[in-house]
Amino acid sequence: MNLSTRQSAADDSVLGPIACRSCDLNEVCRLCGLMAFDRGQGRKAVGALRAVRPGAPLYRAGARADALYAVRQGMLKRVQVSAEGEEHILGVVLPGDVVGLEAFSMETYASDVIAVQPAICCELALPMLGEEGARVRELSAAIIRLLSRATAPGVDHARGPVRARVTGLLLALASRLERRGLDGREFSLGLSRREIADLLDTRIETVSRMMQALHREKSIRVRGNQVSLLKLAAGNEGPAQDEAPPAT
Amino acid sequence: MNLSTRQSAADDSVLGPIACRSCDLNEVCRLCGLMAFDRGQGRKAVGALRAVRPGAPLYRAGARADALYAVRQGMLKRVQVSAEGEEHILGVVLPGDVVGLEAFSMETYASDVIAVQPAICCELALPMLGEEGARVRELSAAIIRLLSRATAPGVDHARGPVRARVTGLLLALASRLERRGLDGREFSLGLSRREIADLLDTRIETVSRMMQALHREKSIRVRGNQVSLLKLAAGNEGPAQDEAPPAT
DNA sequence: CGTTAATTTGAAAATTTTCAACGTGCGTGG
DNA sequence: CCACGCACGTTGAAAATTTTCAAATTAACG
Repeated sequence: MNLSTRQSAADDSVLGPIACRSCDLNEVCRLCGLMAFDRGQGRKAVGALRAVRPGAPLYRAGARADALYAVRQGMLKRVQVSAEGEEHILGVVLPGDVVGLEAFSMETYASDVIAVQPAICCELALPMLGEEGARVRELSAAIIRLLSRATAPGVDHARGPVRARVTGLLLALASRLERRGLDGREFSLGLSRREIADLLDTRIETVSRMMQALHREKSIRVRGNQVSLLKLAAGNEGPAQDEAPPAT
Repeated sequence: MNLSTRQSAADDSVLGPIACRSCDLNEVCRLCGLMAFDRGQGRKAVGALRAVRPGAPLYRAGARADALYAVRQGMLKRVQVSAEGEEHILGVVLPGDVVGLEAFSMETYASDVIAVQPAICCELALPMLGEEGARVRELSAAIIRLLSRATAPGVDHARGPVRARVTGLLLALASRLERRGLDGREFSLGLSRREIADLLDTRIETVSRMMQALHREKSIRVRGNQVSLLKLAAGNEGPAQDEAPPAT
């Protein structure tokens, strides 16, 4: 089966695949002599491709951390499982994102990364990076740039009233998708209501109500996990509307 | 005046100085041939020392980013000024912390860093790092480790009811101070109520009330900006108290 | 000292959580 | 094939928390 198969137009359409060109790992990959998919979809020597099916982990917290992963297709979630067994969603991982950056400083991964859509990830083994680093002078610098960019505070940080946090999440996802050349106007949330609530530090019922409210006022369209952004903007004032202007 | 002057026992006692040994930048410094303060307080070739007085910036967002800074003494805040002129507190910078990591990937700094206590910072010029990097093989690896650690999500992320966010902040500060060999049981908040409220995504009045509540129930002691942690623990249940248990 | 900024406090309004119930979709087993 | 159980999402209404608005105190500073 062809990796570059176009996504179906159906509801469960999977994100990507994206072009290597728009991947955070691109520069590092190039310097390692790993290039793929860009011209004529002719694949050369890519590290390794990992297909991860929904619900399955790309890796788990505590597992030996010896590789980075760049997401080429699909969607995953980063999950922190606390000592008491409660799981917290740390964020969503989209095509072009790189996970496993802690591998450079820790023996083991710090969180689970689990697919929420069929995902395909490029694996970059650390030992290989080490070898190449000894050869290619520029490689260290590229890795340093990658990490330096990753230290920037994520846009996901929930702030303000729940309504703003929900719209903020949706707009952040849309923005991230478009940055990768994907469609940010319509996509699947991937996360369940429970997980969204956790991510936004609120309750499942509140998320549900807020999404329904946005739906009712036609800012978004919600059908299950699929959302379309209709007239959603950052400063969306919101619920100030007299729905029924009844002349008597 | 002697840099290793001990802090006075007064209210405004300044944090640190800490030992180079417990600084995040230590490994990088050593590989650059910069060592100071550790044995016999004999200072060798340190990059440069920057003294920053309260209210003054170590650097500003938009300024040319050509140096890292490690905090040796005092306390600073990272401040993001939005396009609309509203300022948001991103976090507190304590002795041993390193700021300016975005310098590796951006032309200019991404946020202001402003002292809230008299601070002394070690400056590490990027050009110098570049030169040394060409010589010392291990240096790149050390920088990569530094950055990789910095990608770990900060403990500061406010979650749950305000009470938990306040105690979480206090405990996080205490924990970070102790990690550096400083006193985590009593310290100055550095930030104003307004800034704390901003950091915790709540209102100034709510922060005030919560701190007073914690004070009243003797979990902490608050005197202005100085706080002492008395019996504050992570799972501090809190306000569930029937003040009057009448035995009728 | 007088004045201004920062913090605290009170009380009503608004938001969010909690508790409960209901509906739907889906897989299992009768 | 259909009933059942179950996870998930939605909805309603009361309780709790948080915000807002106002005012009183306190701290800071020239």
